[in-house]
Amino acid sequence: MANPMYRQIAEDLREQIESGALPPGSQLKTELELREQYDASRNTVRDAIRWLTNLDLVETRPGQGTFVTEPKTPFVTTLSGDPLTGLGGGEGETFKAEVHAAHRKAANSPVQVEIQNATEEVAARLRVPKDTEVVLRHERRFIDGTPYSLQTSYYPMDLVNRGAKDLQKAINIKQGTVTYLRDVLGIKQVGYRDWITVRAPNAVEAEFFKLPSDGRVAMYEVFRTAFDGNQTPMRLTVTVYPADRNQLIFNSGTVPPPHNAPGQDHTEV
Amino acid sequence: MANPMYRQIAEDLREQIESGALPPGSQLKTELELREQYDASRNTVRDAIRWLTNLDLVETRPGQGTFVTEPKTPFVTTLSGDPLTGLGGGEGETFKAEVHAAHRKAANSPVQVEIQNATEEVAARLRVPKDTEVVLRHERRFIDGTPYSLQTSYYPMDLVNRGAKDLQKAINIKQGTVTYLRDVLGIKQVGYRDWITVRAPNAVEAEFFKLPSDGRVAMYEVFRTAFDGNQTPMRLTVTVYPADRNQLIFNSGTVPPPHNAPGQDHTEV
DNA sequence: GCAAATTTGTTCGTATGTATT
DNA sequence: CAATACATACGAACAAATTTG
Repeated sequence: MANPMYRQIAEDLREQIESGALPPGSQLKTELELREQYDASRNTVRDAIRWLTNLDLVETRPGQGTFVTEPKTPFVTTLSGDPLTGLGGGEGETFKAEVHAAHRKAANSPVQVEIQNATEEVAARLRVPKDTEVVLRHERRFIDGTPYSLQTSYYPMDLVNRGAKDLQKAINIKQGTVTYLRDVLGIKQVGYRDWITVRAPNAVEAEFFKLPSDGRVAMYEVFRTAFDGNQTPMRLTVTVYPADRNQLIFNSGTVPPPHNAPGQDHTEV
Repeated sequence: MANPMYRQIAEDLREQIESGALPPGSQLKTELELREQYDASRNTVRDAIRWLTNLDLVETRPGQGTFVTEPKTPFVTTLSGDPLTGLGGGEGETFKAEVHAAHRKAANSPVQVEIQNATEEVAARLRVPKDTEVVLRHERRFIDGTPYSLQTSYYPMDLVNRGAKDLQKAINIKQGTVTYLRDVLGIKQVGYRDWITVRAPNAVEAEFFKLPSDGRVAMYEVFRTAFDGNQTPMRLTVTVYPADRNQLIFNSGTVPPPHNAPGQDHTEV
């Protein structure tokens, strides 16, 4: 047996999908029909379909059938922005601007504020001792009604105690927190680092983004540490994006606005 | 049935793994033992293990058993670099510098050169007509003997015709192609855009990186388009990194060198 | 080096549950 | 409510990879 039968069936179906014989959205034959067609057992056919499912080529719907996956329209977030005066890409108002420029509809949940003790990870990135009090500002973002990202910013509680009271109010800070902190405390953001990882979604994320709970769809996790003039972290912003509907851009030096790649939807900040 | 039995078994094992009762690298009970323990069939136990496998919590080795996944030491590539005089991060000699600074051993395959007609994707990003001749320069990269990334750069054939003959020689261009193109043709790179996507590995990549062929491990794909003074693309560099062993950093503005996050291995360019 | 034992991988058949039309 | 289609679960047999004696 060179290749197991379920792989051969999967390859055959895959070719039909990639050749266009089975276009996106179309329905595959039922398991029983495929069982006849390939002279295999139903379990073997299901193994083949599971293989294709893991490759994200098809999706099964109980009671309905198996369908060729329809590619999602990716949204492209430009992470590079003005490090000094404003926010980097993907944050606050720049998110809405970027989405509207792509002729799509942006929405976000009300800001949700919490006070917590820093986890080891947050403490390390903010360079404060573990369990230091931090203010969390959490937001959920949607494009055309579909959830696209989750963002949580962490600020040392110290900033609030020194006068930045609005940080712990559950209100949108219109001018942006960067401008707010400069105006109130004279703290200037001089730069930021974006640290990108990819991992499986946790249960909360799978639920919110309506992802299959088996971790098939990966998440980008972007840790943005922003620094003030003393090269001290002034905040940490963690954003998670499902990789099946998001792409990221970072510009360096002088670059023209991008052409849209085929089938992609994008605009610059 | 609130939750299927295989999920309950999976959750039970998952807790043991996450609590540390089953540490990384340790071996799970065999399928037959688990079948006894949970009073289920072997197939149901296998469904549970498959679930954990998809979450990348365990891996199975035929003839040996099932083992708790050992986390890989991620390598962190800093993609932001000097957009003007040198290369961006992750390219050419900066790759070696970055790896050595992390006290690890870098290696790369000899450069492999080809001439092809641009695919639709390459043509769009280089802003040339489809099927325009382009020179490919391809390299494989290793850290401590493990494959970490694959990089292919595309240059319009026009550059070679205008005198940049070394581009189509299968030799390492010591000073870097950016410096070479400036010296020979006076073409200056003034910036670049990095466009990041995440996707399943193709067959070649799965083979090279020794990834499971079911697309469980995602790949970063970074499209770097570099621009000259006329804001015209002068090259396209496509790099793919397996997401299980790579992380990416972009700096914006003035930022200090990073502290190492827990369990991570990193140094700045 | 080889044979046996162990462990996971593949394939089949069957029955029943759950979601959707 | 019935029909259809995928999901879960059991049992069994043999194949392939690896380790052990």
